[in-house]
Amino acid sequence: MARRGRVELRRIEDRTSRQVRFSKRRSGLFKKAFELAVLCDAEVALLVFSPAGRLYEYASSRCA
Amino acid sequence: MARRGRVELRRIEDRTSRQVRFSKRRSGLFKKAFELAVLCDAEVALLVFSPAGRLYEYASSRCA
DNA sequence: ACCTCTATATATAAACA
DNA sequence: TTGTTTATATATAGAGG
Repeated sequence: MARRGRVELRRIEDRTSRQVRFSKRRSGLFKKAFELAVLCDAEVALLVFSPAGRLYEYASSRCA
Repeated sequence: MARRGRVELRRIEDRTSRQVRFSKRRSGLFKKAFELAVLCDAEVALLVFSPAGRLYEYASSRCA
């Protein structure tokens, strides 16, 4: 089977694979953003638009 | 020695450790943001303020 | 502040349920 | 599509330079 875990750094051509990758990596990215804010007392804002145009966002809030 | 690689999800009390952690995790986060944009054809904006108030930013740009 | 090392933890690609 | 599995890749904590 194909080697797992590794990826070339370029646009994923297959639409379905790209959508699946997007969902998984988006989750990971938001988690990392949250951890950076909490662990390091930083303020973080993250905006992501999917290729389909859907918006996902996160903002740490010290003042809320 | 203490166990490596693991971390509790709360503010790091030691100032120096927190700054070191911040630098490392900030690098990782920006890399992940870039990869998401490239691999998945997404638009990503990321803003981070360090505890010292310094700004770090990234924005993918499909239209630039 | 910034590097290297490396053990360990975490993320994740592909397959499949 | 949404989740699980599992092999592999990547991130990173802590120590040291």
